[in-house]
Amino acid sequence: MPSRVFTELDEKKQQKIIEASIKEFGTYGYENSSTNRIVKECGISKGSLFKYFENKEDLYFYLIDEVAMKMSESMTPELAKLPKDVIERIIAYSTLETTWYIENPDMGRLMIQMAQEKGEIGKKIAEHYKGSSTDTYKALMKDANYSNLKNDKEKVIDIVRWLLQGFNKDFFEKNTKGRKSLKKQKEDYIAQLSEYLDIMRNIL
Amino acid sequence: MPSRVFTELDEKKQQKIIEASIKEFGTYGYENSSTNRIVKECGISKGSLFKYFENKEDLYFYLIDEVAMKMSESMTPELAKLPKDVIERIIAYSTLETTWYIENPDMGRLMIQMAQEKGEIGKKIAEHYKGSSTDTYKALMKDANYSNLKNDKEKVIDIVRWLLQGFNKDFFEKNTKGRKSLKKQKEDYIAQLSEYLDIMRNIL
DNA sequence: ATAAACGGTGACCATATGGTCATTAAGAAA
DNA sequence: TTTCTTAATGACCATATGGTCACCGTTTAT
Repeated sequence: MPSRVFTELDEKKQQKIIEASIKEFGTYGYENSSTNRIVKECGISKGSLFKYFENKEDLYFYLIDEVAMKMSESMTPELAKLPKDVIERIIAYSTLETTWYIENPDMGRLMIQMAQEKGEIGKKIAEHYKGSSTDTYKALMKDANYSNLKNDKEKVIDIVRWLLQGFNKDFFEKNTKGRKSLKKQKEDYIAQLSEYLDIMRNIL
Repeated sequence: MPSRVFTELDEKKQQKIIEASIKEFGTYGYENSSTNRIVKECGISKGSLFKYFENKEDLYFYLIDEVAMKMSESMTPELAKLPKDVIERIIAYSTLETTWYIENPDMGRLMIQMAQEKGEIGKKIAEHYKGSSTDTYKALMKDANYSNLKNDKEKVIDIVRWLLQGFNKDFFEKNTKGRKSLKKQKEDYIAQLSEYLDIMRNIL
């Protein structure tokens, strides 16, 4: 365990460390991120960082837990308002998630990077999230209404999932350069996505 | 330039080096691949490797060019047989590509890893492929017939593209463990994919 | 005033990286 | 056999990594 408790530090300091770390991991991914760069960026010593956190991995999981919590805090109140129909529910949930990424770019990048991690850390992330994020999603989908589906349930859901994944990927790639306001970005996202969704809704 | 010409080496030796390098880059990606591990694996000295290739990057691009060429060699004869209808053409081309990956797992992994490279090397790859792979694809799509499309051309194409991407990703994730024969894998791939495609074809 | 406890530090460690180059070994030419 | 040419080698380089720990200034207790 860490020899010093991170959460008892001065809040400004905590924030500086968290911010710098999120940017580092969000930019370079887990393996290529450097603890040296992190301490340089947030102005603390190497020794301190490793008194607050056991090791790089410990810091990483603290961060993603922190981000997941903040995300959950802002999304939970919205969950009740989601439509019941499976497809619409998945779409609305994904939109909620993505607009949160747009509004919180640094944390969003971290989450996107996280989802793409491979190798040892990728397995550990999957393991770590077995009992939290996935459960939220499963709970959400249990309340869904599947009756409107003509075709094979899972397959249509897969197709919509892939549509959302692909659209998001392309959208973020196009959107990295442009320096539009957050509101404009969100509007663009919803407008462009719904054009695709309108086409998809014709199958159902 | 390299001080010794790689292609003039004993062919067995060339093959050993290429094989080891493809496995390394395909497993770890560009940044996390190690030239030390490569030379250890293929049994040559560090000095030799860097006489055959200017640097790590030079080796990497030699490999992907080599793989792209082999792929092109085996796919080109099939291109003429592709259906004319845009959607069916994209599907058939993608299937061709993916079944080649299944038949050539190591090279396939390299290509998949390559497509996911980010950062500096990601940009260089994009730059490198501006004039080759993309051109093949564009040439292919110019001969396509777009008349059967009811909805907005590009959007439907995007949806199909994303379907293929998503299906491939999920398929390869599920398929990494199982040790089925290549023929069985190909059959499975085509069978499972066509179930999704049948659903999609209903929109058109 | 003195001692003890605490917290932060950065030089330092072992290890690994991509890359170099003087040395060696082998073959060809004399 | 002796010289010259060539190719392969691995010790070595500068740099970077994640991680440690003896040290020291500051605060608190005595």
